[in-house]
Amino acid sequence: MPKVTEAHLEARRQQILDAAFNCFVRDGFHQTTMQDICREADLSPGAVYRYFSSKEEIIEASCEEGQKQFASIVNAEEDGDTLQVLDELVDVFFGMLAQPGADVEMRLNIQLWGEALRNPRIMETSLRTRTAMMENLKAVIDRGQDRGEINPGLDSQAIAHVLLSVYEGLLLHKAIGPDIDIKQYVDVLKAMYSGLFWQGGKRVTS
Amino acid sequence: MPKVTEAHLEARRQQILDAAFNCFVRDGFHQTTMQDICREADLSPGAVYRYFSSKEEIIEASCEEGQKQFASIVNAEEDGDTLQVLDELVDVFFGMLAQPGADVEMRLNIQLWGEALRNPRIMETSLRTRTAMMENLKAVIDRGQDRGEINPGLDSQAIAHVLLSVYEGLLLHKAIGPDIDIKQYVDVLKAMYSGLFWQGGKRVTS
Amino acid sequence: MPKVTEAHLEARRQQILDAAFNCFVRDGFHQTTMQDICREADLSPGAVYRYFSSKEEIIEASCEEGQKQFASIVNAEEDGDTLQVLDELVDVFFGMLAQPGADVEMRLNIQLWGEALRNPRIMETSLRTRTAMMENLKAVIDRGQDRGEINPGLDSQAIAHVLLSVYEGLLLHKAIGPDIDIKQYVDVLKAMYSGLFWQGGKRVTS
Amino acid sequence: MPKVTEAHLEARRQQILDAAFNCFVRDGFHQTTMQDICREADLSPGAVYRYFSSKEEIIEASCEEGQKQFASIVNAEEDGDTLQVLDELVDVFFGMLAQPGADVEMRLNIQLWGEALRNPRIMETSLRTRTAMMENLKAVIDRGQDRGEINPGLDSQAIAHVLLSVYEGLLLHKAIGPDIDIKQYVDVLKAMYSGLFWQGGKRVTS
DNA sequence: GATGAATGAGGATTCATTCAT
DNA sequence: AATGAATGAATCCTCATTCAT
Repeated sequence: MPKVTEAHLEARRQQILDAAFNCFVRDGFHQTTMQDICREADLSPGAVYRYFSSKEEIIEASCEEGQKQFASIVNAEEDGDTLQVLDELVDVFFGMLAQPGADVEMRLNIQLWGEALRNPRIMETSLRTRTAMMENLKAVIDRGQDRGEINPGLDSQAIAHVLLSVYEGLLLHKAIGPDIDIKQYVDVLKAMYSGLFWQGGKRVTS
Repeated sequence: MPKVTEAHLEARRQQILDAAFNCFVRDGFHQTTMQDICREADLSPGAVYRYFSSKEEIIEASCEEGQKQFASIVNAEEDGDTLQVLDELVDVFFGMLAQPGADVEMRLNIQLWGEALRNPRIMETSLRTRTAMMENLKAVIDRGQDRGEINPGLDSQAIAHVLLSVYEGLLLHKAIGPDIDIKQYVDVLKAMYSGLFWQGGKRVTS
Repeated sequence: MPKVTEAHLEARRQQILDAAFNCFVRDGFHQTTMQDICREADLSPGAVYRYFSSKEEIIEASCEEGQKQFASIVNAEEDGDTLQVLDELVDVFFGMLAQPGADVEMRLNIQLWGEALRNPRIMETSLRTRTAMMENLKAVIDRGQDRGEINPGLDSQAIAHVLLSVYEGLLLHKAIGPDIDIKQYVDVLKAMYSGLFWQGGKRVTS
Repeated sequence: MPKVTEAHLEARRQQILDAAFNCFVRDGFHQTTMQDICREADLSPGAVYRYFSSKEEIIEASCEEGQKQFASIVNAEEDGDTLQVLDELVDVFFGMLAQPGADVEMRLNIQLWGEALRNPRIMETSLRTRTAMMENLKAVIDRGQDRGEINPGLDSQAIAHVLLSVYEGLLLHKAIGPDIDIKQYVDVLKAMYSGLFWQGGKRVTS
């Protein structure tokens, strides 16, 4: 009874996803062949197709994986003023981009964007993740506006949008552009969103 | 005797590029077949191969085209204070995104990013365009800092980076995300970079 | 200690054959996969391969099964006149085709014919069955000729051939053609072989 | 302008069909690979797929071809008594089976039957051909009954059915069985359908 | 005896590219 | 210059069969 454990099955699945991830990051979704994935996973085609019913499915699963990290948005602390909360969020998120190994995730994300344009399923995943982040950010902004810290004349949703854009824009620049000093980038960003606060500008850049 | 004028050749080339552009926007670089392009261009494969020696070459040329518009950065006016200059730049650029037909360009750009990751030639084109924009922006910032308008403690290059990121981030959101009100987005952005100016915050949002 | 009884083994074998039969009838020999058979038999591939060493072998066994019924040719009674004997044979055989459930056997038979064309083993099985029937029929005819009932100028082997052809032709028509009224068909057939008898034609159709 | 002639295109199509026909007769529809067909046709896969969009389509076209000959049913002469007309029909049709080269058509037909069981398109083709023959035969029988030559107590449709069955049964026997003397077979058949006529039996076998 | 995960050769089909006309 | 038929390597996927457990 070689009834393989559930854990083993899951491990195999992950093994394939990891292999695929590597291939996708290196060659792109459509330059990667199933043989590439098999080779990287050290598995036969038949074995791979036991866990995924098509290459498309692997791409989708890989995209979902690639977005997991972003979904793990830190639940902002209740207390502390909004500027502090934002600073913490920014430090955490932009810090992630600076970590070694982050670039592969970034590369996958960039490809994912292109894929989302014509794969509704990936589009949906992408939207869901992005929406979740937006809502968290917006909640922080809304609180700041309620407390009278942030200019209430600005649309909180739009603020969240801009902040997320900056993040994804940097992600793109990091992956595609030349070396970037994230520290300085973050300093600028912080100075910028100070402009949203009533007494913005009085902060000294660290 | 040059049977066919130079202009004719160029026109044919453009005809192919236009067709390819449409296909790429619709289906992506690697989902598009040469047959698709031929059909769209109403030309035979043989004809297409007379003007481009490979599909790769068409992709590269299409990417170059797709970036042309961005390269046409407005040469900022010398006079006027820096805040004004930035506002104008922002209005022009973000206004472009709001124009009808802008979405196809956006879609191509997003795909282009993914392609740049593994095609050095496209990467180079992309970098060149981005660098040109960066330098123009940086020049504006530098002048603002020289004039004492902008906080000199912030790295001008980093500021340019953030501004460009916001732009590309929005481009992504427009193409991939739900409907966005660019007007509100721009308001926020303007409020934010006010934070970079010494008397930032005193501006009233329009 | 024979853990498993001979009967059990035979039962398993039959279980597989039954499953295969169903699959073959539904999808044809070559459209049916081993997995299909395993699923239908509710057995694992390993188990199936314990009883049959290849798919080919299952096909052959299934064909043999499918012909068993035909091999069970009624041993014609000695007494009674030949016309009576033939009528009985015809009633029995053509009656089988009218029974519910006969169509699956028919479908298998038709496929079997195609398979016989390139599988010598199946060809042999098929021939053996057909030959056995032919010989029984021929014996009846021969007796009829000896008794002076049937025109001796006709080749008894050829008569048997025609009768068998009619049977297999009807089998084909039943399976592939539109609904057929077997009763009327049999009436015609009986009227026809009356033509072989010296006083053929004087019989009234029932 | 290598605008190839229409005739050339049709010739290519036929070339592929001929090759496929040979393969199918030799190995069966599903044992034959596209590579087999390509090799036999001396064409590349790409070329073959220019004329047929799938293997399935080739099978269907081949089946249609295989039935063409049967569709060419002789239009029975108006005059002459019915027995004569039938005799002529029988001579023509059964004569076809005796011709050299007839066996490949027969082999294809037998496979076609199996295929029709699960391919509705082939089933339809097969039915149409068979129906056409049936109608022609039935018309002859009907006339015979109107003239009082044939026993009106028998269903003319059923008579046609039996005659067609005999034909297809013999076709099967020729292809699958041992050598058959068609001459003797036809003699028997003629003697048999004499039984349908009022004065059946008075004919002397030739 | 049984399981079912794994194998890997093989199959249908596609598509960038060529070249005779 | 242009055509489009032809090429054939490469791709995704299947499935008969094996074997460690």
